[in-house]
Amino acid sequence: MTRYWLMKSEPSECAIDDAMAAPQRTVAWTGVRNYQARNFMRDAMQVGDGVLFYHSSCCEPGIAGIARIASATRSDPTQFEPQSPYFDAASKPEAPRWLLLEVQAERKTRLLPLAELRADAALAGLVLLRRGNRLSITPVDSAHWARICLLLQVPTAH
DNA sequence: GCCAACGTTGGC
DNA sequence: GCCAACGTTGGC
Repeated sequence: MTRYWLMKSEPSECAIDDAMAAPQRTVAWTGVRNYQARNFMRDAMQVGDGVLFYHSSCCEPGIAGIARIASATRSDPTQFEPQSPYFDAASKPEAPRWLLLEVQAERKTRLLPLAELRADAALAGLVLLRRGNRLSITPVDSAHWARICLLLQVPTAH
């Protein structure tokens, strides 16, 4: 079972600083609208799993912090909010299509840029780096997790 | 703004 | 179930 994940967040919506400033440093991970990512949350992600907090769609894409999964999944309320960009008219409250879980920030790190990840031979095979990858949640194996912790100079045991 | 790559939709 | 058209992601 995978124990480590990389989760993308647009810093304009929720940056690592926002997560660190939230109550209990915990944020609800709203807005996942991809079935594969949803299924990771529903079927594989467990409380306590390590998370690489990744900034995407911004001027400096890269890993910005370490977090952990802090809850099981529940219905994502934004799917039922017509004014939300994440509104899904086809989803019914009695059968919610989209889920969220809570993510607790552990620490902010230096920004580890995408280019540095790509340049590191030890990170070959990281799902994030696969050609054409767009998934907002990807698994990270323990060797890659350890390597990234080393690059960030943080303890592997988070 | 470009565009490659991928996901979703909908007609058949 | 196929697949063309369209929409989205996300780095550059």
